Amino acid sequence: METLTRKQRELKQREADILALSRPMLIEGGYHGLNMDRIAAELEYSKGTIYKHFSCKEEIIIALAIETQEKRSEFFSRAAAFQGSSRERLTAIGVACELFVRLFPDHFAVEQIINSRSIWEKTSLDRRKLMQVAEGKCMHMVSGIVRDGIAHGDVALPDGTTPEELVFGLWSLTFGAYSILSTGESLANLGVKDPFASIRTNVHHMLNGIGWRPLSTEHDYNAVAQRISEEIFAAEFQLVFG
Amino acid sequence: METLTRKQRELKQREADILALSRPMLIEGGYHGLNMDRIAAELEYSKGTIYKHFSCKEEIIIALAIETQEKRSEFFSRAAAFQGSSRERLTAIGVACELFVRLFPDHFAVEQIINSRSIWEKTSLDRRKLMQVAEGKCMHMVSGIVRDGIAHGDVALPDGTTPEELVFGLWSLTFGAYSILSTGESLANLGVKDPFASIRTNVHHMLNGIGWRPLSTEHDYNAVAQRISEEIFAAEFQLVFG
DNA sequence: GCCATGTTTTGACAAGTCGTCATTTTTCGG
DNA sequence: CCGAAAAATGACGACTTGTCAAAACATGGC
Repeated sequence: METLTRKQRELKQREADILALSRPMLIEGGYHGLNMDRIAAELEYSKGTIYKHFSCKEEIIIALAIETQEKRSEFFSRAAAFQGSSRERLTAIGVACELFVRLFPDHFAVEQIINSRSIWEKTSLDRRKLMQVAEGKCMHMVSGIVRDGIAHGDVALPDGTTPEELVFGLWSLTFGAYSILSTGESLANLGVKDPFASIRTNVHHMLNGIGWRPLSTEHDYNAVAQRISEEIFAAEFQLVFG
Repeated sequence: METLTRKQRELKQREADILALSRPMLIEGGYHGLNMDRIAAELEYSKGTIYKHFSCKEEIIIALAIETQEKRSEFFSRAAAFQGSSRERLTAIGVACELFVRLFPDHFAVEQIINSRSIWEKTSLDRRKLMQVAEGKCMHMVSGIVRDGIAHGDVALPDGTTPEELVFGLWSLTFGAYSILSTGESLANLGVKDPFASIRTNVHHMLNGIGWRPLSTEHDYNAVAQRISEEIFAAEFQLVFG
């Protein structure tokens, strides 16, 4: 029993080592920066051993993406627990999102890489399932807040609109913005001096447009966001803005 | 003169041939599907000749992306010329966008591929400039409509907000949505049955939120979109929905 | 301590790709 | 038809990925 567990722990540890080494490699040089020979050399294992853990490069990448999604889940779950109105709790999710990309730009970069058909297609079904579960967890936390808001009478969706469709909009807006942001050096030249502020503003437009009370014109969500940062993400906030 | 022009035309033609062959290769197998040896073999030129035109794979990719952006520009410029209120003209841009991705999913796929740091970085400054110019052209057409709307009193931006920041929001929302859409098979399971309709709705929420008159609750923009499809994009509309 | 058996690790190898560049072929004015 | 300049060629070096037969190692019975 004890020996078996030890062996398994060793395997687990090695897997973690591989991933820990892989992440900076992948960030640094994209798909090509991730080099199986180099991983083997630097960890002083043979290539065959690395391939015992991950049957191809893509499997390492999706494993990294799953780690990322889990870390994000953790942020989201802390945010969703914020005590406040439904829209304040959604604001908390927004804070979590922004803090997450600012604190771990690497994690977001991995998400963009896995978001490519030709890479995604080479991953195993097992890990794809894991990934979808992790993604669903985030989505459900947010749509849960939307449902709470509806139940509480803070917001009413137009006929035939599901909470998920609204969440899809928020998700698209933030994901798209971060994507553009992470590659487009040209945004500043084009007249967007503070992209993160822009994103927040645009999210508020969207929520105001759907009539989620209290509107951002009736309530100071900036102050709320400040409080959320201090109360829930104190340490992380320090790291980014300290 | 005549001979020089003929030679140049031949070069131009060959370049076009390379790109035409490259596009499906790139779409089919992503970055790896694009194979310089195969391009040379299929066009019956030597590899060296291919490399005379494009100094590396990434240069082919960005050239394809520039073609894409120019095609989109063309769609946008037709849309922007629609006769109607400022928000109706913006609706026309939305129609152009949607039609564009539905008609040419390949083009959008190329945009996603070039939107990766490790590929972008290997491209030449010359082509990067071209790309940014083409991107700027689209952006300016849209921000022009926003300015028209402001001048006409249809919409007022909050203090300190530039038209570009609003356009950034619209761009993020649509780009993000199409990105998620193009890789996530899971959207349907998550409760978003008609993603394109969702995108349109979410855009309207955003514009309503900023108070762009007439609001989508006061005016039937679906009917307008229908008219735009028929008047401006008749042929394209036929192809997608016929 | 020692052998037999099953498991893990190893690294040489096959297959494939990119980008180069010395050599060959083509072009074209005189 | 010649000879110089321009263009095209493809063998080559350097590097990757993923495989697999062989070697090293662990384990348990005696």
